[in-house]
Amino acid sequence: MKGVSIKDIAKQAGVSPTTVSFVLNGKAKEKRISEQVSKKILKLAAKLKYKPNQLARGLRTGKTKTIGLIVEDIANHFFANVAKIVEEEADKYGYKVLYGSTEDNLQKAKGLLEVLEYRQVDGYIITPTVNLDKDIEALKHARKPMVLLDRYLPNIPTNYVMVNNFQGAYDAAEYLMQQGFEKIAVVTITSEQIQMKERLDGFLAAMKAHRSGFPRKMLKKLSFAATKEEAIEEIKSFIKSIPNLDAIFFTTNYLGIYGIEAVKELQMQIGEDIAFISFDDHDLFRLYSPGITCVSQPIHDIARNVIQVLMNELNNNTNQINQVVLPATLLKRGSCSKGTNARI
Amino acid sequence: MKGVSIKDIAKQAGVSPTTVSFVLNGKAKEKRISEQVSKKILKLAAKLKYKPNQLARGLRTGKTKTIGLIVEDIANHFFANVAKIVEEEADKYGYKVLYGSTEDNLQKAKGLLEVLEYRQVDGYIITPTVNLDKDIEALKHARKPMVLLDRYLPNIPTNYVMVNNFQGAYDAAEYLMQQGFEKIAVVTITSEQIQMKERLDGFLAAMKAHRSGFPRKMLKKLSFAATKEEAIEEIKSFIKSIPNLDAIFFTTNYLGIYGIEAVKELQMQIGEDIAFISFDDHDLFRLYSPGITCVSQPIHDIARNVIQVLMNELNNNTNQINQVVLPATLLKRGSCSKGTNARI
DNA sequence: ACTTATCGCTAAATCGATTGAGCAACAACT
DNA sequence: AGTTGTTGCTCAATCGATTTAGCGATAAGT
Repeated sequence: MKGVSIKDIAKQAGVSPTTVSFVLNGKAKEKRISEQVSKKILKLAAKLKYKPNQLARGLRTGKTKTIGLIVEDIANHFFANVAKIVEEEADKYGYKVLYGSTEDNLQKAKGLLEVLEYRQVDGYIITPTVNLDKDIEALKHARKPMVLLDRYLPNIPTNYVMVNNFQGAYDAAEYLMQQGFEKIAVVTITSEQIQMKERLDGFLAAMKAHRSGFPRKMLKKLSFAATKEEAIEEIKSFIKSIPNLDAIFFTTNYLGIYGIEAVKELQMQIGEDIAFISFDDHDLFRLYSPGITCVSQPIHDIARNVIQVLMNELNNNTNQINQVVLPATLLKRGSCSKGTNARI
Repeated sequence: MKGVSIKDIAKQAGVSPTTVSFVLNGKAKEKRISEQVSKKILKLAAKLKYKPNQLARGLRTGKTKTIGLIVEDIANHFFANVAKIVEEEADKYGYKVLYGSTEDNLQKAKGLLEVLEYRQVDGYIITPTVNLDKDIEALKHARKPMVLLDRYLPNIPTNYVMVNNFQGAYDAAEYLMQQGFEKIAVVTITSEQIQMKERLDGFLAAMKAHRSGFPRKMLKKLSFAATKEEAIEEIKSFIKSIPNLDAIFFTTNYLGIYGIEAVKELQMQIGEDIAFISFDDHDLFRLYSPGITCVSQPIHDIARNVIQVLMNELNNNTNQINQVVLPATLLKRGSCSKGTNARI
């Protein structure tokens, strides 16, 4: 029940707790503890299976060896995968992860930040919601180690790791045009999330680079708060509202999934009646018939970089800012073949 | 940087830290602290935004208000969704969640348990791997609040929350027979996970109830450790090895996903050439053409029950054991319609 | 012989909250 | 007056590890 403490070891070794602490923290040399005593202590610690009490240590040192992970939705394919690798990588450095989902809700995000501060996490990995600026600023001001994930706040220079959203969307749009599609629509969300904005910008930039312009009516913005059913209905009427629509781009995975449902309900065939690209990959996109072309994010790289940057902050408290932008990859699948029967 | 401590409040209020502690813990009445002093302290605490230091509190009380969540794979649709709701529900009780994935690897599971003990979590939610019995037994012996998730250990009476795997699989098999399929195969994993065994048992029981028996060659066991590619190849040759195969059941979602890939690579059409059912639901199953019939687990209920049971343990330390078995639902989709063109 | 240095280790304070024991002041009662 | 009770609060120990300051003993230097 009760654990073995440093005192128990001290008593059995016939030395003081101080000495035990020095030895167990690898400061034997530095503190000039004799070999004999060192060995005796190490042996005893192993024998008694001593595990330092993290609370006591944390109380004294102010470090909890815990990091907070705030994502938009841990159940989302992208974030769940990031969370998995973040946990694995953090573990290598002796850190554990506390997580929470914001649902893109500012209040939830604030709540999570508060709880994590309260819990004295050593560092933060944050997928910021819109308007979280002040809170992030406060963290930054308090010099808390922190990395933003998936998106950043344009007005606040911080560490972040994300994908090149502009380029990813640009490539997608360009590809659609190369494939010969004429009427290309885009579906995004109303929320002012920067990564969504950049995806839209990338898309529009490609359109403008190759076409005379992009009519506003080819752009649909859905509210994040809408229910799944509402969203699907909106997408359906959007699609119906555009005569001769032949391609459509969705700026994130859950929109793409809604999009598939909408198209299906409209009795249209992806790859035949309409070309289809979504940002983010998903099992569904890979295995759908035809496969759904997507802009894939390098999830492993993202997660590893996040931990790398955070550990860097945690250890060397340099003032240097790390902003990592990784390339997104266009995975070409059947959904964008023109006119032919794309089912493979 | 440094937080407001109970001493700061005490000093400003002109009372002792003890008094402040009593008031802030709602023991003002019990400890007969006057109204005036109480109010003054509460006001000050609010004004100074006092946040009790969890480490100090934990060190003294032995409670961390943290629970450990061990799943097989946090990136898996089922576990990711459970994790999300577990976090939300735990939050309502003031608990935070530390998580980790076992990958169904005994050593990883042991490692996670060790770290969580070390971190002094108050309670455990565990998806046990095979052979984790001793460690679970030890936790139980130490009277640690604990709930098993998704599966249980037959030799150890503990709390658990899971779905009725036998019934779910039974229903699936029975449904396939009712639909008129003759040659029905099943794919599961070699691992001795109890929930997998029960799914297989349920399947076999239904077969035996309606048929003369079940030939061993219609059953395929895949190693959990196999790579995705290997698994798909094995499924392909399994399918090819059975002449006139007309239906197939997969005992878990990732197997079902492999199965879809395998069938696709064999140029067969689900719902036309072969009927298809998988345990667990997934976006892919819902949206595939045709929709994949599946045995769906009530994820919300599972997660809520898990927290309920755990909180019960945490608060009243009764010796009562809670074993919750929730019904699984067969979601009928196009993948099992016989002979007709099932694409919708 | 006397100062200074080095070695090997320890005492005690500290982190912040909790809690059992107990104290001063006054009231009530015999 | 003396005992007992009540009220309203405080003292000080405690949880377990870390860390600063420093002590006694021996060795080295002058």
